[in-house]
Amino acid sequence: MPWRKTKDPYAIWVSEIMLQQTQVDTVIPYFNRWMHTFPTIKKLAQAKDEKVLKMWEGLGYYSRARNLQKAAQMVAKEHGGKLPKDSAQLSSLPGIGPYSLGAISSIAFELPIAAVDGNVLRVVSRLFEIHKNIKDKKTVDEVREIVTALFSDKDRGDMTQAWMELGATVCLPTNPKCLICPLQKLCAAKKKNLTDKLPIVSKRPKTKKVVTAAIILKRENTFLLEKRPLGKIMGGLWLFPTVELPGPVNKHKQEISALFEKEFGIKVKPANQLLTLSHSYTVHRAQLNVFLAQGTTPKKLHPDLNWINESRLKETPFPAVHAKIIDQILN
DNA sequence: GAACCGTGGTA
DNA sequence: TTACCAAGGTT
Repeated sequence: MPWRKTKDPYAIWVSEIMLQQTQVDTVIPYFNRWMHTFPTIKKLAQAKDEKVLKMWEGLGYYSRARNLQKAAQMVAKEHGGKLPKDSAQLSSLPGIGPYSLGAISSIAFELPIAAVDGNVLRVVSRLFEIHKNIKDKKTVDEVREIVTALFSDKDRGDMTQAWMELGATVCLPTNPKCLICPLQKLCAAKKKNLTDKLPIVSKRPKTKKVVTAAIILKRENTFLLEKRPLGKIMGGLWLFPTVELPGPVNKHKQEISALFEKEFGIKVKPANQLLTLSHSYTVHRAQLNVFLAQGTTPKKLHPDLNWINESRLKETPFPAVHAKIIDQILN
């Protein structure tokens, strides 16, 4: 992992934010490109927000990118561009919660502050046989105290990474590799054959199914795109104008035109279906259907809509699915 | 406490 | 296809 080859607190910070709910293999190319594009906190602070989002394109949870830049601007202004070691100051930065505070503090500054992520929760709940819901904030606090108490006088960063790596490579959610686990003889769950029962995780709510339709409207060398308002879903990113359907696209095909007129004031006739994609994200399971539009330009353009020249698409940030559509159009 | 916020991989 | 998971944070 490239962020292990540096002691630059900024690089470690970036890696920890990217790694939130995101796997290592996914993060590596993004991290390398990011550090090349924004090598310092000051560069990130001064960058255009659209370029920041473009570098994050496809990683998901885009508020992480927006918060990272906002925090960089705060650090540039209030701390001379140097990430503060003080816990209260670190925690006050947007995007740095309890986990990231511990990870940055221990790995970048060698401070004995624990980083409790999903891996650590799993390892510790098995090791000490904690029969409590690990999604519960009180349980997380309890685990954090345990891990904090186990810090040695040195190598705090290595210890943090060891806890997480043990969970990621050995103490797996299903079929843990207890036979090669260095804590095998100490593990309460292993001793009592409870590794299948621990940790206890509450079920999360069922994912909703959301069906949307997007329209590709092209005029000469420009595409009609919707810029998502900041603060709303996909804030700051650009999409093909998209509407939500009340149900499966096959049953609601006729309503699409009216929905686009109502939402954006554009009259379009979704004629032949160009392509259909589907993608999923945490709460929704969205099925995106993209249509080739025949239609007229609206007289008065919706405030979120803009005609974007083809040549600018490579600088325009899209969510992953729309980025793939752009890819198909350009190639 | 619960809902929300993306994406890709896997069983 | 569905469900769940992965180095979480904010509202």
